[in-house]
Amino acid sequence: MVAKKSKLIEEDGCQVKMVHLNRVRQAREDEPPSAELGRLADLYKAMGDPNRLRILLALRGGEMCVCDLAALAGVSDSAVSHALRRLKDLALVKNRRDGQMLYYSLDDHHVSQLLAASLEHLHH
Amino acid sequence: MVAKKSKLIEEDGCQVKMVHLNRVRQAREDEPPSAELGRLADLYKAMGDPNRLRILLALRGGEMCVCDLAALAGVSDSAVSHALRRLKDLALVKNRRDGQMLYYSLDDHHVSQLLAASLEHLHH
DNA sequence: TCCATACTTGAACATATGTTTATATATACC
DNA sequence: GGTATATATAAACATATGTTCAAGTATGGA
Repeated sequence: MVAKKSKLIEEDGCQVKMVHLNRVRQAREDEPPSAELGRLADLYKAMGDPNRLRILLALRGGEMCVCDLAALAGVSDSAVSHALRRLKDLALVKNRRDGQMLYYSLDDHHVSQLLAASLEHLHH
Repeated sequence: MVAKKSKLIEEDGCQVKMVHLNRVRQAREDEPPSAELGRLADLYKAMGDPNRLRILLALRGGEMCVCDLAALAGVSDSAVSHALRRLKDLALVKNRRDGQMLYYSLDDHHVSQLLAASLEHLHH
């Protein structure tokens, strides 16, 4: 790094303070498209709720029905159903009907791999 | 899966509806300790904000100072500073002072690996 | 010592979020 | 058909969250 003083740069009609112009340019180029960044943020946000995360972790061991997940998490069926809908919208889980019950499971292997990677990170 | 009818089980003084008792038991055994689950949720929650995520992704390319990150994300220095503090508390980033400026960078390799794994997940 | 720069911090405020409650749907069984 | 079970959904509410604004700290230079 060389620059020592910030410069005011004209951007989108307003002045922006910036020190390392080239570094910022590079970061902008390397940045994923904004839609992708948004989807990634949504993914993390969904996993950032303890109950939803508990559900995902539990499903690593195989499919479970709604009321079992409710019993596991210690919350109402309704709360779990809301959580599952969100996870399903993000393609983190899928379900299968058997009679009156819906069995939920992780949508694909990537999800459990992601969880495994994160748990490993926790253990430094 | 065999069970077809739910049973009311006494738990912690209240009745819980549950179908597959053994499956729930197994999920409970496999569950990480609650403190760890909480930390993991906090980690995801922190990464679930578009601006904080943008910062983390940008830092994959090397250290950056606060005002450059502000310019990149298009928010105020203050907002970035708040974001960075949170990321620092979670040991996702660290900083180094050089004169008046603080240069932030990813705390260790695990962080960029985690981001890489997630981006890969997005591309199915 | 005084001022400018780079960044941090705390309070305030508007928005987002998760859970509850009540109602609705879908399937099974009689 | 009628009732019970399993789950879904919508509105409402209380809490959590992120940004802004204003003031504070730290470093560097005149």
